Amino acid sequence: MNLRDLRYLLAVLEHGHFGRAAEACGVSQPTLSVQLRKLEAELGVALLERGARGVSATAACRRLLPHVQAAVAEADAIQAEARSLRDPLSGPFRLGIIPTLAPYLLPRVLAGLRARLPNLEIEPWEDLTDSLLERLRAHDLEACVIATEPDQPDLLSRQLFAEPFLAALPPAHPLADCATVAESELARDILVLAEGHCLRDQALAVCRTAASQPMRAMSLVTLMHLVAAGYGTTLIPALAAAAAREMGLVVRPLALGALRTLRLVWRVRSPHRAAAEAVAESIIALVDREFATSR
Amino acid sequence: MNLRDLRYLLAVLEHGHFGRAAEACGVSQPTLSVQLRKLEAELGVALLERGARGVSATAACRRLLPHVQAAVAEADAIQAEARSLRDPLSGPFRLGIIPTLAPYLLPRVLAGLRARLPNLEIEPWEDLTDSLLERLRAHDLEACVIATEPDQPDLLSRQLFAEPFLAALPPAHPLADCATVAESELARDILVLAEGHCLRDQALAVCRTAASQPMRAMSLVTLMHLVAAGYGTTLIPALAAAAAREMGLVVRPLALGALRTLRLVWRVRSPHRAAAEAVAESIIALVDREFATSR
DNA sequence: ATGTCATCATAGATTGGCTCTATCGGAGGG
DNA sequence: CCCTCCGATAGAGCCAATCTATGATGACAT
Repeated sequence: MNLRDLRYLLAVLEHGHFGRAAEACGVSQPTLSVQLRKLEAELGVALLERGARGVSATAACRRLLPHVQAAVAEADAIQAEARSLRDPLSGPFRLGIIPTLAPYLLPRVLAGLRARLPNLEIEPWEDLTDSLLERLRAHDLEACVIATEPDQPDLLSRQLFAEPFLAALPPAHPLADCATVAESELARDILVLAEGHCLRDQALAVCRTAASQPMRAMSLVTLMHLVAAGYGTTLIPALAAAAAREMGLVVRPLALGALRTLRLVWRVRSPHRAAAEAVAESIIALVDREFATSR
Repeated sequence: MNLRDLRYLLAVLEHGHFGRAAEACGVSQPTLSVQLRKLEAELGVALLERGARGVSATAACRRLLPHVQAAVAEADAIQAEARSLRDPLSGPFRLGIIPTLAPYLLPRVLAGLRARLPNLEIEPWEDLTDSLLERLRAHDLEACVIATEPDQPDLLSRQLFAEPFLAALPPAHPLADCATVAESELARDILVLAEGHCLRDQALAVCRTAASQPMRAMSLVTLMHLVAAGYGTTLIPALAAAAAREMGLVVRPLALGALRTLRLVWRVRSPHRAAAEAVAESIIALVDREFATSR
């Protein structure tokens, strides 16, 4: 069976006339005669009642008609949808982002991304680095933003910006009065995120210490609440500084100015690389220059 | 655009592999390569991401997929409907049956069904009620026999026969000497099937008790073996009585005579409704009247 | 009645595209 | 670094859709 023949059938039913239907289809009248006879033979059912004065549908044809129309309509829908997807910078784009970045980066860039890439439907997906890379390789994400450098050869990445780490302290903390905080001082009572967060490893590396606290904070917000409640100090990425200050924390630069580098990662042969690169460029352009050293 | 190419696309997506998809379609691998490249060119959209280890759908493809599936499904519906218009009582007929009924009902009726409906190619499919109904609605089955009443408005059903429940006991059991077994007595050490079997729920309801045993019996045969080995008693449907006796069990009627009602279920607008009704009539006529109260 | 018109069916030639076999090229894995 | 797997490409062959030209049939009018 062929979509073309189904269209022929619909045309003949619509016009009630082989000749005019053929004209509407842009083919000759014998073509319709032959093809529709073949269709009837293939289905084993008479579809058309050929009268001397025009053509009408048989009862069987009326029974099939809804499916015929639906099939043709779906085919048309495929073409219509494809037309709107033809632009490489359009269509759904599932973007993974690590949890220590997502809530602070997305509000700053989402509106701008929509403005710059109006046909790209960005669907953010928040998860830990390993899960993101797994999903990326399983084609469940088109790209993701992470703070480490993926060394898999099937992935490409583009540096977005560098984000300094800052010390977050309770106001009453002795270090709160210093203009900058020494990493070794911060290490004394630092609280870090649960395993799996790259920020955990990076914070411990910056402070050259190991985790000791018994708690298991799954989000930066939790961690900052703990600090605000006086349970210790922590190290936050710069984009989270505003949120930390709003929670009453004191935020100070680190003495040695450690930072993390955010990258956009995608599959090396992804058909969405053009969109990924456009997303990367847009994010670079949109992120506040206050702290960010782009590229 | 061509329905055939859409089927090729679905096959490649399903198998994730051009070679195997080609085999499934009955064509050569280059055919799929060429045709799908053409389809992509025609739509102006990359549909497949060809990796070294298999093929997957692009985001655009995922967007188009529902329409592709719908178009192919409608084409199949046309053929199915045409076939049923040609001869409603012919063609493949996938018949789902619950596991507590299939091995006892099928031997009694299959030959008779073939004799009464020689052009209907009945393909039995055994599964739990929920899976059967799911498959029925997904057009993977034409009808199914279950022991509960489906309340979905897109399904129709026809009562087949009522099947009494019977107590199955080890010969040495105290209740084995009674002419009838009281449900409350049976409840004391009743063994029931695993979750998902409607017979499990019905047995527990009949005995007004809750399951307590640690074992997880996936078939009536297993259950009867356990009873034969003296682990307890159980409740079986009447058609399984002969099998139970052959395993050395004692079978007794229940005091209150509980029973289950078997029904044939099909989709309300199925092109196979005539065949389904003929199957129902035939089963009713064929089932042994010994215990069955046919409508 | 019979010619005429309208309409669909048929015949034979042509063309285009689908499919095949054979082979290439590239990417991973050992 | 070689080997294997898998998709892409090339070129030939064949089938089917289409065209033009013509036939067949029934309605209608004179």
